[in-house]
Amino acid sequence: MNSSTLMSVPTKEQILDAAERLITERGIDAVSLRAITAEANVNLAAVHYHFGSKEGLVHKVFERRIRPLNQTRLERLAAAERAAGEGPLDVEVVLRALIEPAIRLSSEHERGSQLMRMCGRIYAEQSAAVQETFDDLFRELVEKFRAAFARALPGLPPAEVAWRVHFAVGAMVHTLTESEKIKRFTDGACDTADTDALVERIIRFCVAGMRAGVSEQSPAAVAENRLEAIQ
Amino acid sequence: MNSSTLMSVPTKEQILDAAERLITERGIDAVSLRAITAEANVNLAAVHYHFGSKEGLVHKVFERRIRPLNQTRLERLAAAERAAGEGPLDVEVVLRALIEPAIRLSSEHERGSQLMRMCGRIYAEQSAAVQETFDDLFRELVEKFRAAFARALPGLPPAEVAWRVHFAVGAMVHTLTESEKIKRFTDGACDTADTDALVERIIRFCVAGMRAGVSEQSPAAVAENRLEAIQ
DNA sequence: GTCTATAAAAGGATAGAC
DNA sequence: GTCTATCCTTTTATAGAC
Repeated sequence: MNSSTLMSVPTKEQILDAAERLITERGIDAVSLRAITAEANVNLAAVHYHFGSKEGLVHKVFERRIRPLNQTRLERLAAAERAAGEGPLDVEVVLRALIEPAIRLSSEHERGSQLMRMCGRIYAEQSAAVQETFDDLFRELVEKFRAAFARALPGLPPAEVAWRVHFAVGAMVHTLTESEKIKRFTDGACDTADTDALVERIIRFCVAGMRAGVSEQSPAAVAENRLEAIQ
Repeated sequence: MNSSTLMSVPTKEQILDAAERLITERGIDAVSLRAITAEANVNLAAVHYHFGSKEGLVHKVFERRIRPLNQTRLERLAAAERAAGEGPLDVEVVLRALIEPAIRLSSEHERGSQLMRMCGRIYAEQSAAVQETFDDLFRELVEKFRAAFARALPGLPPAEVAWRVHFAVGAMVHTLTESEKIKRFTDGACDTADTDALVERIIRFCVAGMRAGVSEQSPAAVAENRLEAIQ
């Protein structure tokens, strides 16, 4: 109940938007509060009034995007588990619940691929403050998905499942953060613009990796996964 | 031909060692030259004498480790191509040439897992200076391996191959940089100490991902890849 | 809630003696 | 090659007027 009912955008949001934009482009340490407040057209002191410190601001920047994203993931996982009932849980469905919201959110969001890089960045940042934010935002997600993958791959030892999830997350994070690299190195032949195709590509890769050596694929699934599906 | 013949370790090496250690732990921006020279027990001005600037130092820190690493990778790839002659090139062999030296180097190197994280870090850093260093060190590697993978997977469109390499590199980089996360989240059940097992795990995952939907696996290879190989 | 002004610290870099 | 001393810039953070 503030006085901004008729204002365009509240200062707090302007700061968050500017910080998100700059941190996404340059990283946390490389962006000063002066750069953020200049970009947001607000006063330097406003940051400390609204967020207490740079650390507090950074925490909110990540939290604002990642909490709803992980909420979506958990809801999709819960829906998949309800649908499966007591029966088997499909690896691909679990993988999609984890990966698809992150990649797809970028094409729905107005700032495009920026958000994709944001979500990946927090995984790569190393400062103690960001680590705490990370643990806070991801612990529940990691535990529930690890359990789901273990259920979907009963033929594998739990440690092997955890490692494979680690590899799949690596593929996803790398895609979220470093996709301008693949564009550059392939002279534009690979682009992230076609979100649908990208989602199918990464899911296909990770499903195969998760199932490696596990003979539970039905012959139908194997056939469906063949070359005609690749463009 | 300097005067350090009888000295323990030349100043230049001490600075590089200290910088590598600290940058690995905290990242480039978070580490000051004062912290580096204190760790190395040398004078602050020595950095500018030997490397010109912080940027010059950082470049050398990465170059010192990554150039020989990539040299090893290219030699293994060349050997594989010689062995293949005019015949088909095996995806797994190419993948091993790319991934195994990076992961294995860590257990041979005295500072253990630090180097692993170093090699991955440069891929995630975003400053313009590091980007140039990256392009300088990786362009040849990327091009030769992409061509080799395309040859090993003739059934796939080149863009699809490039994407899959991107995903595999993501799994590798993530393993090099973030493996303390999996240790933490699994309460130690997953550890990076067993290098042999880790290499086999990640290779198995990536081979399956690279080959997804490609029916070129010989039945023997499929059988060999089954569950009995997983511990 | 927003602003100015300023504190207080830390950073990279360099000059010049030895 | 190495050291001390110092310059200059930038940074986060805060006090206090409005």
